[in-house]
Amino acid sequence: MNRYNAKETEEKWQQRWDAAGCFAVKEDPAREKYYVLEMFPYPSGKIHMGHVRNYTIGDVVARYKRAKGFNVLHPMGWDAFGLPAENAAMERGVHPATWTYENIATMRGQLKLMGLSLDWDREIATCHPGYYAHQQRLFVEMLEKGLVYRKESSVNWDPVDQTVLANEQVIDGKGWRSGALIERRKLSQWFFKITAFSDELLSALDGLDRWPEKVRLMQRKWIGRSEGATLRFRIEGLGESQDDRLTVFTTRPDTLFGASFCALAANHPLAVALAANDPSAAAFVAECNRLGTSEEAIATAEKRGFDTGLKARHPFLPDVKLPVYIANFVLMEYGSGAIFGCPAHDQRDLDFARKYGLPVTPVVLPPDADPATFAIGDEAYPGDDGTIFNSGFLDGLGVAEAKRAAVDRLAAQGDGEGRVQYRLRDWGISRQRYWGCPIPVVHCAACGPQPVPVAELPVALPEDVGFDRPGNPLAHHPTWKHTACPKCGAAAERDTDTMDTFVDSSWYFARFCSPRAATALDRAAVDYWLPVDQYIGGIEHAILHLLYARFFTRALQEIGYVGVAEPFAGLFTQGMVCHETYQDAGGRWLFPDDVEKAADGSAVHAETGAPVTVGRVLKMSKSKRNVVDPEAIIATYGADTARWFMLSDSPPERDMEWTAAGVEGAWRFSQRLWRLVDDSLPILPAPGAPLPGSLPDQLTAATAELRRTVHKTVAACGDDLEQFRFNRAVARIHELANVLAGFEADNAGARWVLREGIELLVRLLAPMMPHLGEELWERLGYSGYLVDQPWPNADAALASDERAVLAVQVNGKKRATITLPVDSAEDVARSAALAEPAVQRAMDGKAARKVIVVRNRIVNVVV
RNA sequence: GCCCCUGUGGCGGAAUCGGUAGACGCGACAGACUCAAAAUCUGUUGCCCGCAAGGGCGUGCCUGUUCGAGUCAGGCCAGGGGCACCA
Repeated sequence: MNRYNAKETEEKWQQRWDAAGCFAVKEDPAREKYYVLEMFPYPSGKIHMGHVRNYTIGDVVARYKRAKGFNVLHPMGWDAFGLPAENAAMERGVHPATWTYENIATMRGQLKLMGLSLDWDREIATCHPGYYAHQQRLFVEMLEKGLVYRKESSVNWDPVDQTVLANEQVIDGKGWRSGALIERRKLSQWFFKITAFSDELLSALDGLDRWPEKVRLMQRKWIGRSEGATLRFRIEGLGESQDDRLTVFTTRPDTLFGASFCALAANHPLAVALAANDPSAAAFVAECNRLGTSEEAIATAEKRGFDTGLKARHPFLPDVKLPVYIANFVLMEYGSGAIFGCPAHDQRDLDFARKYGLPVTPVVLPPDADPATFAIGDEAYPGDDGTIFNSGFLDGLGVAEAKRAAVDRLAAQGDGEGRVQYRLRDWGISRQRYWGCPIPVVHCAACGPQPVPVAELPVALPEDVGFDRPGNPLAHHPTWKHTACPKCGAAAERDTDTMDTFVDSSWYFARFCSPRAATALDRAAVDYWLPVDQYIGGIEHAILHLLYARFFTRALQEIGYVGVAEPFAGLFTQGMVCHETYQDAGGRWLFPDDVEKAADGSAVHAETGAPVTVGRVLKMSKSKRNVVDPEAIIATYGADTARWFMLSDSPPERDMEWTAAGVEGAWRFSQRLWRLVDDSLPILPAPGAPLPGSLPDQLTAATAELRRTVHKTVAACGDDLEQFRFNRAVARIHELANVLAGFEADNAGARWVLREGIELLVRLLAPMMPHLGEELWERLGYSGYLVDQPWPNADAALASDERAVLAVQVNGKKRATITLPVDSAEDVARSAALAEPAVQRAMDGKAARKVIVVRNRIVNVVV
């Protein structure tokens, strides 16, 4: 028997699509565009199943939209700068560029095996000077616009590797590579002014209605808008020359009468000044700085303070003087780095007040509480429901009114004003790394930091660098950093930092519109293609990448490069690919390939026969070895099978489990489809043959029924693909294939309808199993590409039912079903239902009190 | 601690508006073909009682709304995720 040879066939069609340039696109104002983009991969070495899922989903969308007549842009590139390349350089002595480009070559080859409908002519790699030169130009222009600035900030410094680490790279206060104790260090760094767009980035989320609510929520929280007030306390006890005003931010100006202390962050300027003259203050500040920045360290640290001896005058109560502490729980990065504490209405302040014996005065009376007896025990009352008391002119007001009244009074006194505070902080992009985009700035002793003139861009990475000593190779390079100041011509040094790689991925989607343009972006091209209509990737980028890209697009808009503020009109976040885990008796993780599973679920080592513990289903990861190599799967079963399994069963937004049985199932189905066409071919009419003149006469009930199923499936399948319900589309195609395979075409009309059904099935299949689709299309006698076939339209008249099956309930319990002509009148349904013996039995001789009829669905008899 | 999401057969999941729960697939079982196996095909497959006809139960748990609840409301429980001295 003939069998489908996936390997040969897939290769054949990939070559033909390539030769015909099927997926190369250009701007065409006459046609509606659709831009599909999957998050571009980091060239880590080989593609993994997560990539396969991501790019399968994207490819289905791209092919479907293409069939729907859109001018589809579907590009691919490489997020090619980053730390792993430098690690490879250190471990294996291979140059980061070599390592990266070799990986790109490997992975490009693997992606091509998947048969993705990509316009490969637009391929870009962020590590290529042809990309990062433009990024440097954008940096310079943003610098000129004031969207980039330089400031001192404290960073995680690894003293062994001599580099700055991201928060994620600090584990238990130690560097993830070196294991060295991380220090807080002040460094001058470049920052993107993302906070200039805080409000816009927040409010525009409301308009992103094709984004998952979850991602929008996470971004809202991350931006963290809170309304409150700044107020200024007069400080007593300071030296003559010092500013005697302490600015604090609060969201609860209504509780000001309950204030019992002020607290400063350890690195607040005032705290630093005090520490300079007071050894015990200095010791406390140093201790706070040593405290790790990890979440655990913060959560478990005891609230501690150092009494500075200073006093803050209460703005509303001239006689009240609040002690000023330096406290370990106040953050310099948020608000003004100083707070007032109201212990009765903030748990943290309460803990602090109890520890240091400070007064606790309730000022918000919860509803139903008695003002004479209400007291705070171990728990603060942080609620905003209640009435203000013990608060002078605020007494009797609700919390909201009291906030307003307090702010008004502060403003009138010149002691404060209403203020909106964001959690979002500016984006520090300086990295002490080699394998990144050099920051195009020259530091001159006389002129300060100067942008590199545009004509001199790119500032190219030197190739002759060594990785044999810790620290930044760019800083160690003998000559690279030495240059002349662009302004005064004196000897000066280049900035040896490179940009955070998130910068690279903040505008690549725009570069894809005109990947070879001499400028960063060709305005006509971006105006045509942007925004990305459908962006697809992992939820792990919900905040950083997606927020940075949104910021960057706004910045590009401001400097005139693009006409849109939002880069991604639609976002889809796919789930992870998981697999069972296996461990041997010694606890060592085993690859699925090394494990043989028995029917009862137990497993043994394939070679040794030693027992293997089958563990939980977890995200595929190298460390747990629960990985399956996509290339091996494609080599065995073909890309279509891998794609089909990826789309079956689990909805795309959910995590899925990769199983050998599942792949086998997908493989069997592809063979089944092939057989369906192969077996039917001898009896099918010629392609494009007209409907037999006598068709209506030959339409037996079974043929009409088949036709109905076919057209229903076409309609439903399109809906499913529109809504990313690929698993349902897969199920419907299964159903249709089952029906077609079981159909006895015993006359000319039936054979014509069978061909129609098979052809439509193949066209529905095309976005998901494109190679098999093309092969079947060719076998059905067509010479053009299936890829060029439009998406089929269902004939609504043919898809409509003639009869409806209604459930009949008695008191809500199903007792029978009745089949009626579709849209039968209520009384017809009622009498048919009441005539059912099972219904009669259930009614037990009682009369129907009420009969509810829902057209084409149900009859409920109430007795 | 706060916020969000998810709980449906042995498993992945389906059920558009509150209207026949379990589509489709996997697995399992039985049968056909075969010397045998693989492949393929056919049938069965939520649980319980029953030879059967039939009946009862059933969408994490408890209440409620409704003629009718997987779906809506309130209260719990479990799992997953995000944020977290944010003033």
